[in-house]
Amino acid sequence: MPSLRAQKKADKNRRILEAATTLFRKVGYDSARIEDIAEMAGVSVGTFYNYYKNKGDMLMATVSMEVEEVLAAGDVIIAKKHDQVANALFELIGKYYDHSLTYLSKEMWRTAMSLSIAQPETPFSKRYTALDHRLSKQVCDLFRALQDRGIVRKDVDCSAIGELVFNNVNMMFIEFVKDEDMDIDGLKDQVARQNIPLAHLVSQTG
Amino acid sequence: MPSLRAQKKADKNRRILEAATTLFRKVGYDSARIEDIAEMAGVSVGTFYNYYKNKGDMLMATVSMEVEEVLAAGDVIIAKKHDQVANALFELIGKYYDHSLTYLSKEMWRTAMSLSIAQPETPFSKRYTALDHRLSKQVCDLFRALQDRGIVRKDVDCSAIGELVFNNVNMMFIEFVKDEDMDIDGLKDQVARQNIPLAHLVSQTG
DNA sequence: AAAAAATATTGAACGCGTTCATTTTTTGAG
DNA sequence: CTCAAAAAATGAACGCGTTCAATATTTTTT
Repeated sequence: MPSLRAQKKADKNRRILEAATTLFRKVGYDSARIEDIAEMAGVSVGTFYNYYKNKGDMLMATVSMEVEEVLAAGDVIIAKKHDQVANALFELIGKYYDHSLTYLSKEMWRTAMSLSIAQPETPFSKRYTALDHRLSKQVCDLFRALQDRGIVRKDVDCSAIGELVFNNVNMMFIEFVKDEDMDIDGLKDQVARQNIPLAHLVSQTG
Repeated sequence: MPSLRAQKKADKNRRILEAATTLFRKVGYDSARIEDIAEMAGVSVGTFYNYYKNKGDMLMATVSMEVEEVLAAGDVIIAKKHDQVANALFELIGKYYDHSLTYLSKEMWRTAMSLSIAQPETPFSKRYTALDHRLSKQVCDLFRALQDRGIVRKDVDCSAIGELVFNNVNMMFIEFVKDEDMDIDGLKDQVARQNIPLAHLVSQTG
């Protein structure tokens, strides 16, 4: 049985998260003041800080949800029986990119990335970095799966190539969120262009 | 003949820049307050803002100097007659990394990168991004030079591979500055591991 | 050389994220 | 039901980057 205290806590937590994400999307992260979030949630500023360590922490809940979902979708893609490296790779990368704006705006992504670089010792940054590493590992896993099925050359170091590809995917995503004019199709086209030669080189009997 | 006004201006500009870089290195970027920088430079806070748009702008002078020097050194490396892709590539990348801490600390790099992502419409970010693109282009140029000399396979898209490699180099550098315990040799080792298979794949008669 | 115009300096004030001493609410023991 | 201890809520105050109206200095004009 949840105590009165626990009930109120859960309720406030939900109200604060809801108010924050609503405001972030409506007026942007920077313009959403803690005072406004607190007011919309019906609590005081101090209470906000009782529930969240700081403003940036509010983002991590969303980023985390986003990446967890895309990781699950990625596992499904890896399990498919692709017969070409390029097809498999672009399906995985495409899923990453297509999903990226489901919960987060470009500005929210920029803020999250910016925070994770600026203050690497914070829990925020550590969680963000951990998610990045799981994504990187997933790309490696794709190459390994393709290698096991004889699609990728046996002599290819899947970790090396996977990390290389993921870091490029990630860097291009940074460029994407930095440029409000760039759309996801443009992003995919560029990344495809960069990876086609690589896909060709690592393909069996390529 | 410099007027009295121009003299004073140049002098103050120098004193502010000197005070800022000294303090950034001594106490770190975040802990160096504008008030302190202004005091050390013998001007008021308002005057600081007369010379520099904001705190972040102080970094760009340093970042710019750093990257310009490394670009020049890179051109010299490209002009060399390497006979192996891996050697040439690692010499260029190694130069980037070795030079990186000459003027900037890891914290300063983190701040610069963080700012360039968080506020992409600012002059700061635009300058930073432009420098990044010149570095990326230089890596492409290396592959092209090697291709012209018959070291890299003729059918390789040098822009694609160059961008892929540079984006990985850049992403790994972000990991490096995020981790105070990581040293440049560790960084080089990881990047070498990631790129060796690629170097092998693109090599003529590889 | 004095007055007017142009330019530069100044520091108090502002905005906003964050902190913390105080007050209020909830809990469980007697 | 009472009350003391624990937990939670509060909002005024703080720190620091940034702005701006007022003041001071330099240059130009007459």
